[in-house]
Amino acid sequence: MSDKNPKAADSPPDSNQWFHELSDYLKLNDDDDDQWPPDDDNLPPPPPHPSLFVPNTGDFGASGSGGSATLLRGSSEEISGSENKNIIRERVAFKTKSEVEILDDGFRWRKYGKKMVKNSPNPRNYYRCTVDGCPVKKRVERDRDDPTYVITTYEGNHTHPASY
DNA sequence: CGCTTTTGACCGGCGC
DNA sequence: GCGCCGGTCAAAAGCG
Repeated sequence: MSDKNPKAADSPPDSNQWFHELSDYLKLNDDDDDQWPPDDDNLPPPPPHPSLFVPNTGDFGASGSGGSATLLRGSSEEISGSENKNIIRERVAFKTKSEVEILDDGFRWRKYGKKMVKNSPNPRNYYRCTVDGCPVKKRVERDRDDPTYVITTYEGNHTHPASY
């Protein structure tokens, strides 16, 4: 490929740290989408709603979304800005088989940015919950090896019930 | 009318 | 010190 890779695979293994590059994580487990590494340190919190990935509005039917969501990894990172305030940001990465990245998980999202990642020929979309008080952010990116797969990364907890 | 979306530019952090 | 990347915000336009 023409694109040069200034960054060879030399990234030090972050055992407990969330993978800085999502692609890195995918590369380590690109062959298994049904199984995840032993998360004995932290169990992935309740995922959004795998079943919500399908049923619903006719919009979905036309998209032909598969409906199979695979949890890549769940990590609870505690950001201690103050000694008293411990903000736990839950990160949940999902690999969903879908042709469109606009999967409706039951919440409303407003796209606030699009960026091209060097590790992927596809752009990365940044979504944020439109609900007031919902610091939840969603990152959507297409798989580099499987364009038919969409990587959805949720960050934060919804503080309000789903819109639907 | 309201809301959403799109692009660009900007900033910070980190690495070497 | 400089470069690079990622991430976010802003403004504007279009659409329902």
